[in-house]
Amino acid sequence: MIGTRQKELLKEIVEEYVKTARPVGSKTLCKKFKCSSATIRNDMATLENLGYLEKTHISSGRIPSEEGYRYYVDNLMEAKKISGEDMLKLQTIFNNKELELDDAISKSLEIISDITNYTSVILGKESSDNRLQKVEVVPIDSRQLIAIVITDTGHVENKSIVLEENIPTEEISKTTELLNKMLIGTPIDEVPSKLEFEIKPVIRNYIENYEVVYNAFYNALSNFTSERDVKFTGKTNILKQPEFSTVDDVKNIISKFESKDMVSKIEETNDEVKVYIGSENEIDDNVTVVKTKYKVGGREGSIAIIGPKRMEYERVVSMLEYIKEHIEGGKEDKLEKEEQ
Amino acid sequence: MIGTRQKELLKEIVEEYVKTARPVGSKTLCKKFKCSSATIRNDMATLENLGYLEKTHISSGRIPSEEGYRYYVDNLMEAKKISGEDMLKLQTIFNNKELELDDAISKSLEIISDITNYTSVILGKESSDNRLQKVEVVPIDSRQLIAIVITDTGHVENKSIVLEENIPTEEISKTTELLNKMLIGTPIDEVPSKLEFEIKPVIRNYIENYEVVYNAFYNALSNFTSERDVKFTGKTNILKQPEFSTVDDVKNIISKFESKDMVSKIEETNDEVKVYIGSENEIDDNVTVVKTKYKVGGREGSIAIIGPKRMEYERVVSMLEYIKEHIEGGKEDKLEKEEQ
DNA sequence: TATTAGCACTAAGAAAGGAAGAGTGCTAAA
DNA sequence: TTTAGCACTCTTCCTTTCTTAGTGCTAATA
Repeated sequence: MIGTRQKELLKEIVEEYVKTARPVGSKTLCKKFKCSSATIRNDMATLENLGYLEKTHISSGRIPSEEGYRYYVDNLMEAKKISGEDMLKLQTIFNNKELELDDAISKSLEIISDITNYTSVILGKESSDNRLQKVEVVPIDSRQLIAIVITDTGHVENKSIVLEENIPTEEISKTTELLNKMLIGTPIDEVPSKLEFEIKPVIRNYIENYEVVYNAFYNALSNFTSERDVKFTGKTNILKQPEFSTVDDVKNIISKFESKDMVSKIEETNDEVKVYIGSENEIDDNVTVVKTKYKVGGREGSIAIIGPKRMEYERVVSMLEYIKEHIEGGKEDKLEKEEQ
Repeated sequence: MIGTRQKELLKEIVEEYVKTARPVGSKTLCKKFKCSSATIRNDMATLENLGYLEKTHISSGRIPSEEGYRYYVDNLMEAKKISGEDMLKLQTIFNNKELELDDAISKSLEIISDITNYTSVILGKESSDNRLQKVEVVPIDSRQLIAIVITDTGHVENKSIVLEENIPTEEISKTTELLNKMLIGTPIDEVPSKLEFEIKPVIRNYIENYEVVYNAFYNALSNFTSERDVKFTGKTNILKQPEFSTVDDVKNIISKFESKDMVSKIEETNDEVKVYIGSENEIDDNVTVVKTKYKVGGREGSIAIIGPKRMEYERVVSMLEYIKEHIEGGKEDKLEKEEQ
């Protein structure tokens, strides 16, 4: 079992290492713990046996292992303890009620990236329970149409429709009218099934060449909402961290950032602020990812901060918690006010 | 003046250095020129005096200077000489008449990036002479509208409009109707002035609270087309080049790529394929940028290939020329066919 | 029993030296 | 104009040495 002083010691070592990026030696901690280096060394050895500390070589100081960081995050750090200075910076954003939600989120992540030198990512999309407000179809030429879909939160998306054969304009406008009649108010993720099971049977009776028309519209409307906004802030910040000191490290992490499945690895399903240290995340063993999900006012998505494992956990977690609370809480206040 | 053998020599040195990335020594070129290393050395010294060659240190072989590359590009390389293999790869794309223009361009740049290991960028936008086809306005709530603008080439853009005070629905739809009547067929870059000088005076007579409405619409419609598509292919490719062998080099070039004004530095105003070597380009002294402008079928923009100064100039220039010719020529053929 | 002093030991990192190799410039001869 | 020859220069790689910051272990101490 881990003793009280040992816990304190682990906490101190993590924080010291986070600050300096150098292995922590026993002497450094003497004053703090008012005991000799030998005592510290004994405790360090215990913590190493428990798997919380590592050495870079046989006679080096200690650095936290992945388990060490994990223990720190779970048991030692004081989350929710956002510093006054950090809070102040974020407050200026959330006090500005003019700001749109998306802008507020990106501005606050810009601040985090700026003051921490980590990389942050916002992954956003339309909430899947937003409802379809209007379908508009504009002809471009005899075979090409543009379908525009608008949701009740004001999100607009458009798709080009290519018809396999010429269809009279009236057929198109009849279909559009029908779609509007039957689809308005439908949550967008239910649109495909409603098309298939409710609209298709009806269209069949109204429209001459219904298969061509139906297929074209189905393709356009069912792939809606597949696109996601992704915004990186400070993509190169993480390169400033001393852990990326060799060319290969840098190339490696950059190519991970650029890779196609990066986006899917940012998504967070959990509702709290979660910390994924090293091998716990799918991006790279050398980084820590702090993520959370948000959902408010027709928008939902994930926010992630990516930094070295040697990360200022307390700071990042507490700032992310603060942001999450304020975008979800704060913006609901705002919506209520507007409704009055 | 530069003699014939010296030209040959410079050409050979550029090409050898491009291939190997190591300074070229006099011995290497003996067989090729059927003379002794001393002769080569004399000529090299001349070329160095003329500013076309450099040494990395006093007893090293020679590498081309920026002027050397420039001379090579202007006088020595055989452009238009695309290799059969490269041509074949590009042909498969341009023969595929199914492909949309944008896709054809990005596919061909993917190929270039793949086979050369350089980075390519496409900067595209709607042509400024495209014409407005339709304006649609959808209300979201009492104060918020979505304006959707469609051009004759099927490009759609939308902007949210926030009204400063409540405006009756009829006023909005009257305005929309008016806009459609007066703006259809207007080239999009003429929309702002037409709003100001033709629409504003008319609106004044029809609409109660015309200033609020006019301002809201003006903001929405005049900032249209400001957004540009940017697509990088192989952003990390250039890191594979041996010139980026130190961490600082890599970090430096990456941060240039990420910087905000990168996009503006890609734009090419010249109609030919142009080569910007080292300090000639604004991105970074250590890279060469090969750029060209294209304009076809409602789209226009620039294409750029970014690689080390030690670039396969002949290959890149000839491939880019081939692509430019084919997207502009080829797609016009296609358009004509479709019109028949 | 927990702490401490002392000491032998280890690895990293920086500095210095040396040898090999690739290439040059210059001189003088062909 | 070309070439052979030679002294010279730098880079690169390898080895050695020294310093330093740290360790583990043992034995003494509170």
